[in-house]
Amino acid sequence: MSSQPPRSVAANPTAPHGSDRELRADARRNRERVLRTAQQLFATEGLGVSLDEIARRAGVGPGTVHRHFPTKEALYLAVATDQLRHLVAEAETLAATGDPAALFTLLSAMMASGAENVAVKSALVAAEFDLRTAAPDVAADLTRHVADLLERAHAAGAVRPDLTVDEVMALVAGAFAAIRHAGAETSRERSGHIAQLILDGLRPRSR
Amino acid sequence: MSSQPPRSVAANPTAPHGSDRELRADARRNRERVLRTAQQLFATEGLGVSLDEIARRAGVGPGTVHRHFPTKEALYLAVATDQLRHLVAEAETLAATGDPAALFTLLSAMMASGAENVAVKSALVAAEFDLRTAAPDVAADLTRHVADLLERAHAAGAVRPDLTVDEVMALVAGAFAAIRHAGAETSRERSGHIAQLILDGLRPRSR
Amino acid sequence: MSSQPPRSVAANPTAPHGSDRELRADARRNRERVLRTAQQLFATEGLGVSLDEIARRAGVGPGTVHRHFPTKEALYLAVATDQLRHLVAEAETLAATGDPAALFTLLSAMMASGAENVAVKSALVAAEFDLRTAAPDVAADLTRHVADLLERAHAAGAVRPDLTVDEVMALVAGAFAAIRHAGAETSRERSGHIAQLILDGLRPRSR
Amino acid sequence: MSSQPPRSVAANPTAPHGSDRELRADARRNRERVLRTAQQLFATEGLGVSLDEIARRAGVGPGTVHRHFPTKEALYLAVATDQLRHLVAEAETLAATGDPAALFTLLSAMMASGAENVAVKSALVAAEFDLRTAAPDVAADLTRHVADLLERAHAAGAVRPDLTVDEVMALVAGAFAAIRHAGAETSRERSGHIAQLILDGLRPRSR
DNA sequence: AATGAATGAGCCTTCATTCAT
DNA sequence: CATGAATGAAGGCTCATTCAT
Repeated sequence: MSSQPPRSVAANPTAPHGSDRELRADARRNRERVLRTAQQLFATEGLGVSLDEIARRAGVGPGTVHRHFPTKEALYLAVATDQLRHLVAEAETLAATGDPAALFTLLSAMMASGAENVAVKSALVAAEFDLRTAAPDVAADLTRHVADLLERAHAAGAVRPDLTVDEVMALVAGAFAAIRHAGAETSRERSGHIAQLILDGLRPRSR
Repeated sequence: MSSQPPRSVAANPTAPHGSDRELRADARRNRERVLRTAQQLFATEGLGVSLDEIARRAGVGPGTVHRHFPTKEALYLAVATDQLRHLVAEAETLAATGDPAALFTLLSAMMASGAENVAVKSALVAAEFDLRTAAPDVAADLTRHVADLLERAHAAGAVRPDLTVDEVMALVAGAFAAIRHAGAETSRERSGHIAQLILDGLRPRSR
Repeated sequence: MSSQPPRSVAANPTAPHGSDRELRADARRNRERVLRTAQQLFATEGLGVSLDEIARRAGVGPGTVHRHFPTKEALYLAVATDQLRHLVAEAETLAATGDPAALFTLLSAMMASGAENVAVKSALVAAEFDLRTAAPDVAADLTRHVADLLERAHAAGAVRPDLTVDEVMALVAGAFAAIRHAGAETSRERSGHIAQLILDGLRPRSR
Repeated sequence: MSSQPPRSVAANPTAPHGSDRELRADARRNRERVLRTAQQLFATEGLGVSLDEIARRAGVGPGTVHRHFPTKEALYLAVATDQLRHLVAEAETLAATGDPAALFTLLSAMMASGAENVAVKSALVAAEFDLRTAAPDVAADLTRHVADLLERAHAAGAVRPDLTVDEVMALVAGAFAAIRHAGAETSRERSGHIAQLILDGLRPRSR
């Protein structure tokens, strides 16, 4: 109703004067801060962390968390979809290249991102729960892109003929778990190796 | 091996004096009942189930649960190690055969058991947390057996030369996650296929 | 409709300088709007409604509510006294008529207004709490007027000789409760009957 | 339902040995304590009191309150129905006398009890909310008894011919409010007078 | 040894109030 | 002066754990 952006009296709201742009950006900043903190804590401590803890670590009051994410699930969801969106973006870029091996590139990226960026890890681990039902659009987007790439790879004979999208997605989840299991302290190199082992399983049984 | 003197294989576990009274016996029975119930509930509902719920479903009072498992973590641990012990036993059997492909047989069994027996699933998912630190003996037992089999497989050229025990263990965890991700309703066949994909990645790159 | 276009009715209500700017006028309007909204919500939802809800429904920000009514109790008080003032006005009018039955007319009006105007209902129900201590002047005004009318009625023998002002006031409150108890959906006619029953109790025991 | 007195294995549960009866009566005692405390606090402070406060004043932990009354509403309901039951009992007794004026006796008793026993006051004030929908049986019981007495009074010409049960009930609620409005400190005598005023309104308009 | 009532810390959430813009 | 974000103190409720019976 009266919720329109202020658009107060005078000029453009995005650049009031030359230097400071602290408009209502403080809200945005807090939201971001909470999101990031939650990402980290979910990743390192599991979904069990209390919202109060998140608030404390983010340097805001519990109420602020609530304003932005009215429910714990909402926060968790926001974290997860945020992560997924990055992957979707990457998938889109790769799809544009037309490379038949793009599937592997994407999967590598996904696994690697999962290995390095703990947040993605947690996001997808959590995803087992209900991401597909809770944020169907984003999840479906990702699946669709992977499906495209898989089809292309199939056409080029770059993957085993028996290999479905669902399996690919499942294996990505598996890769996360495997990498995670290997230990948080695992070097990038070792993580890469594990990913490689899984990816190799997707290749056509040579001869 | 583990904690209590379980009064293992040999003699009769339940006959203190001639006419076996229900004295220690029902205690044992209760413990077993709680353990089994916990296994199921952990598997189907996650680690979030309350001890009261477990007690209720097991048909005992909350206090009884506590007598046997003084802490929730203790219960969870008992469930997990119980599962692991089965795998260790299987590993021992397989090791005795001397088959170079025994590694694959074991891994298949592990993954399959994870796929079918929800309890194992949860046990090992949970294992990501701290099983290796909490019950180092059993976990180490299993790892050692796998290491043996891996070595033998290496010697026979049945696996990629670059493949460490830790990676194998990680991949098992990954397989669980992948199978789980594919959905609880997934058919045994599909689960098997996913496991196959992962196992294939362990084979030597042909030629 | 909503927020901005103040530019009140016709002339200048406060006219500081010649050309009346939109300065005090919209503040007045906002205050009024909040007051009215609060009246309604208190009546329909009870005193439990949150200030944010009131603000939202009034089309203003929470801060605005606070500027006008620094405390929730202040708002509630404002609502209540506002209602009372109407009754006081009516009492004054009636007092001027000199009619010995004016007391009954006033009481009927009070009860009827309570029955129809949910806002008054809530105001006086709430009044049980602390209106007499919180806004003593207005409450005292009303009481004084009622006392006058009562005295006149006594003189004319129109009411039981034993009947004090406090009792009359209490019975009005009782009538509200009774009518309310009978149900919000109660017809005006039935409400009137209940009021009648109570008023009849005030008449002298006929012979 | 399962609310029968324990009636455990052996003998009478109320007097195990001569003196102390501390059986599992501690639960019963706690329940009672909470109920009584809630009654008092609801009456004096309103329904707004926090469960923690009630627990504290009852000398138990918050969890204990919850065990007995899983919800705040459940507690409030228990308090209210408890009060109503007393009135129902009294109504039954009076109905047995066959006195045509029994209606007045009962109403007097109800109003008086409301005046003295703050708990009843609060119970019936609260009753405006949803007692009739929340505990329909008890409320209906009371209404039925009142209806019986009213019918009898009608037959005897002891009340105005136009007077329905609903009105009677509404007026009782009104009487509570009136008495309460007159002030908590009001003497029994004055309370009685107010009740009398209302009751007199129910009598047939003489001639 | 089992029971189940009691405990109490902690969780998620709400909301009156304050404050930067 | 209005706005709406932030605050932070409760509130109701849960549950692992302890303790009297």
